[in-house]
Amino acid sequence: MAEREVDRSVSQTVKAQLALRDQILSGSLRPGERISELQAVETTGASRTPVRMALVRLEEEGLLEAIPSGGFMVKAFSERDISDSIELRGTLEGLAARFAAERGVSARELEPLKECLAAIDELLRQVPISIEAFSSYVALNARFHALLTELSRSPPLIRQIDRASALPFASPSGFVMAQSALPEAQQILIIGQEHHRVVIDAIENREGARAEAVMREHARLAVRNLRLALRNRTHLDLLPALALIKTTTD
Amino acid sequence: MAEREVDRSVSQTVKAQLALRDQILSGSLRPGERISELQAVETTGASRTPVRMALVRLEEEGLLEAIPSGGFMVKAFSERDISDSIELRGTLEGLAARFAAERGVSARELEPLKECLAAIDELLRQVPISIEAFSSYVALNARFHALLTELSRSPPLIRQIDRASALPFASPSGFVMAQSALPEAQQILIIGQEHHRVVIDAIENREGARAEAVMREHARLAVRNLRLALRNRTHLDLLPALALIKTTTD
DNA sequence: TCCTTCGTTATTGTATACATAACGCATACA
DNA sequence: TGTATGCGTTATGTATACAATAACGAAGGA
Repeated sequence: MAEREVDRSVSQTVKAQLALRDQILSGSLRPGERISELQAVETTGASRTPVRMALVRLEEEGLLEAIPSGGFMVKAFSERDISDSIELRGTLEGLAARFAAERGVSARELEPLKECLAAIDELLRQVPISIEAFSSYVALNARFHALLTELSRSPPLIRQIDRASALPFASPSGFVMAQSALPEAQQILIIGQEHHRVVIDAIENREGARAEAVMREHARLAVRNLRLALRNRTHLDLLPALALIKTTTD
Repeated sequence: MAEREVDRSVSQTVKAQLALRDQILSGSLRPGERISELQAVETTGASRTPVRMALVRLEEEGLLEAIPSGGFMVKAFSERDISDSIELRGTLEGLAARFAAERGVSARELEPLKECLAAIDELLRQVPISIEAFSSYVALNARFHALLTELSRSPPLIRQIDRASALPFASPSGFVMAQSALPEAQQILIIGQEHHRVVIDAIENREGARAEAVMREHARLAVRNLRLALRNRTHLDLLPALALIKTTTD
């Protein structure tokens, strides 16, 4: 069959996985909806085998749920699920910060973190922050969290944090974007930046408990703000992950 | 093709997954060794498609690692990886205990936990503990931890704890078995039981911080004892997961 | 003697055909 | 009219054929 257009730059499995994730997060596939393999084959352009592999991976990732009688459906999340996921990630990042502090980190390793910090400081100097600056902030914040996670030098922990961030609303970018809908967005970003500053200081001074505590507080702040943000959903259209939230909160 | 003997009671994918996990944990497949799909097909009796699905699931589970050029290899773990995994699980269970305490748990929900506690008390009354009693202990302890996790009523957290327990040495049963090699085994079990008692008390009295703290201490104790146990490996032959530990600690 | 290149082989990635189980609809009987 | 049973359709689970790529080895030239 030569009529199928094949992109050989990435594997069909990866292509299918990305395409399906996109469909889920964009809301083309609604929560609770069963995913038809045949339909997925048509929309992704891959054949059934890679599509099935992608479905298995997305299930492990937490975006899909296996149906006992066979097949997969898009998972639905309650507001509580979301806030728990954020707090969960905060707890893991707290452990990462503690590991970093207790195990010691060289000045050279801390350098990229400090650069991130300075770059964010620079952005926050504008009042009010522009849209472009905000999207830079989202990227820098994600980078800061990723670097911090790496500092733990614990592959099992890093792996688990990555898993916890797989759900888009639990990723650093996800909840930052949600919070941006709030009128107090700028102040929130400034407080978050203060947390970043404290965790670096704590790691530098080898204060494990303090490093851990501030990361957990960081997450708790995010949870509170997300709750507020979800109250006035009108501003949240930009958040693709919203498609996954159950309309009826339990 | 009717010559292949097929067991229709479970799906071929599940069968292959169980068979491969067995091979990994029993040490038939050594850490770092590449898993040949063809060989896996022969040993599991399933065909390539379900074998590949099983391999993907085992990778997500953390027992396998994808090789960039294709295929999978058995993952190898350092001693540090193992102790980190235990502490990680302790941290998550701490969060679960805190959620349970803060969100409130009815007396009826706490009942199974207390039954578990009483059953373990009964077992520990024998000095020294018999082999049969010990294996009962392993089962009861696993049940206690599972019930406690459930009490959090947080599906994302429960999911993550399950993931963290996938590695056999990080599961409740795994490290209890490791500790059993120590001469102080009985005392260790008694201290662990005290932790169980405290966490129930803390949840009952809605003391979230205390419930969390004791579960983390529970894990830290396990880490210390596992380190000791790994010193005299001669007694550890019973622990299948040992096959996954790198011989050269980094 | 070592490095490079080409060819062969083995193993993975992909596609599709076939088998089987589930779901829905229609019809018949109570 | 409602329920139950059976058949047909559809979708998933499984097996295998085919394609492509990476690894290994041999041979030739520098």
